[in-house]
Amino acid sequence: MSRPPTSPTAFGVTTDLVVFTMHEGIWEVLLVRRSEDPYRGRLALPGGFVEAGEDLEDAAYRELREEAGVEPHHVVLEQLRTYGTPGRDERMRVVTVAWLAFGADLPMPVAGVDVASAEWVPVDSVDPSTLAFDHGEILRDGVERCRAKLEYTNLATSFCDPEFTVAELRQVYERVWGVRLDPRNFHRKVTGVPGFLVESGQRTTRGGGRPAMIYRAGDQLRLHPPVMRPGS
Amino acid sequence: MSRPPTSPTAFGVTTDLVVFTMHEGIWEVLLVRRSEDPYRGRLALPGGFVEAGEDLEDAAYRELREEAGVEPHHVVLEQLRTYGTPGRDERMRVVTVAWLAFGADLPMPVAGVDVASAEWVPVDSVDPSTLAFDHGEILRDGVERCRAKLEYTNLATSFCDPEFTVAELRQVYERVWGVRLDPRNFHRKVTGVPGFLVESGQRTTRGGGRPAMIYRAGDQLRLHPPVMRPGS
DNA sequence: GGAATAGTGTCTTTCAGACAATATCAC
DNA sequence: GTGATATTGTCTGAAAGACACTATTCC
Repeated sequence: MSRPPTSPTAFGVTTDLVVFTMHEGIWEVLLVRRSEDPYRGRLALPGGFVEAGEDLEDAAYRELREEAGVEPHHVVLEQLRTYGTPGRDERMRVVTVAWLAFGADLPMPVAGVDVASAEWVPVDSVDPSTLAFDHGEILRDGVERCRAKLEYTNLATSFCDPEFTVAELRQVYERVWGVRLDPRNFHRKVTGVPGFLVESGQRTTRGGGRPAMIYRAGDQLRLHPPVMRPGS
Repeated sequence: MSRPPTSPTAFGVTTDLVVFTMHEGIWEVLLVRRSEDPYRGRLALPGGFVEAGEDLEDAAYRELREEAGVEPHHVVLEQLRTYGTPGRDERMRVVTVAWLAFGADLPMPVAGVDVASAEWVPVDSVDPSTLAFDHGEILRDGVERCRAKLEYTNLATSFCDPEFTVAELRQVYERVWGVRLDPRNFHRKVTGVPGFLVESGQRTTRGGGRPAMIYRAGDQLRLHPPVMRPGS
């Protein structure tokens, strides 16, 4: 076995997670309060170092479990982007692979070793510029990716329980995009995409109003035609 | 300054490039023939180790210049994805940040230190499973990203010279998607998106047929409505 | 004129958006 | 019944796709 052709620099590699959920109709992101320097006391994204022999995706799932108490089958995980500007971590040269995770009404997180507290924070109430490291930039990218993918994928169903109504699905779009959508057009739209929603045959039993049909996510991952965000 | 809370593993970090161009109407990708083990003699994506103190994007531009002879202002660069499965490089634990680069009729590359030869290869003629490392997977992801971004961004103009005709732009779509598009509908479509194309006032002087208006790319980065790929 | 390519007009269908009307529950 | 929510229907305008037609060049 030959040596690498150049003498490579040693990097630390971390995983940072932008974990989104929908809790009581509020779009929330998981943030941790750092208990160690640097940025002690500041809010940050959950994450940590990738271990030797560990796949990047596995590291993301491990951090999800350790710092957020979230099991893999509760979320959809997707790579966001990699951030590695020199100096982004003053301790050493660190490259971080950021991931997006989406889940329905995820549980309250528990404190971890590096983390004084972990909490769900409404996305709209976060000031990205106050986050540790470059996590504000990562969060902004994650928010934009999330909003964009609602348009042309079934991502919104990841924010819903396995069985959901069209109104619950619509609320995901409304809260993430920060808009109001016409319930009648939205209903016709999403039920009209073949394979996107599957009728369960059940109906809601709930106070006030006609009971709604309960659906499950279908096998259609991409939405054609897409659900368009108002304003282009 | 405190120590990192855990003892991080040391990683090598590399940059790999999926460089696309359009040469004489053929959609091509830049590949290099490896002159060193592992995978000596196999085709691979150009790339190399990120240096100490070097930003990830700067490393991509440096590799572009060193291995492809491409200057930064000739291409549009965009991060694709990061690949870091253990064992993907037998020499050491290596995480690679893959980038997409797009340019119009890029120059013939020159051989580099690790590279016996570099060459433009028609994308359709590449068998991804024959590439070194996991570069086949990276190429497949790059191809799909490129095809998808034609729909809703001005990416296609990156494959054209600064001044181009609608027919040249249409050819980019046709070759990358592998389809035929109706010239008349395509013309009406792209000239109808405000800010996408800017008339230069010039016309082509060329044998056969009515001269075509010459356009420049406008400042509109996103296409609304998108140019749809035939077949959903 | 004929061949070739550029560009416009017209028709049909699909779909988004506005909103009226109907359905089915709790009370 | 009233109030609330779900679901369907109807209309209008925008735009995609098919394709006839006109425009301007070279030969």
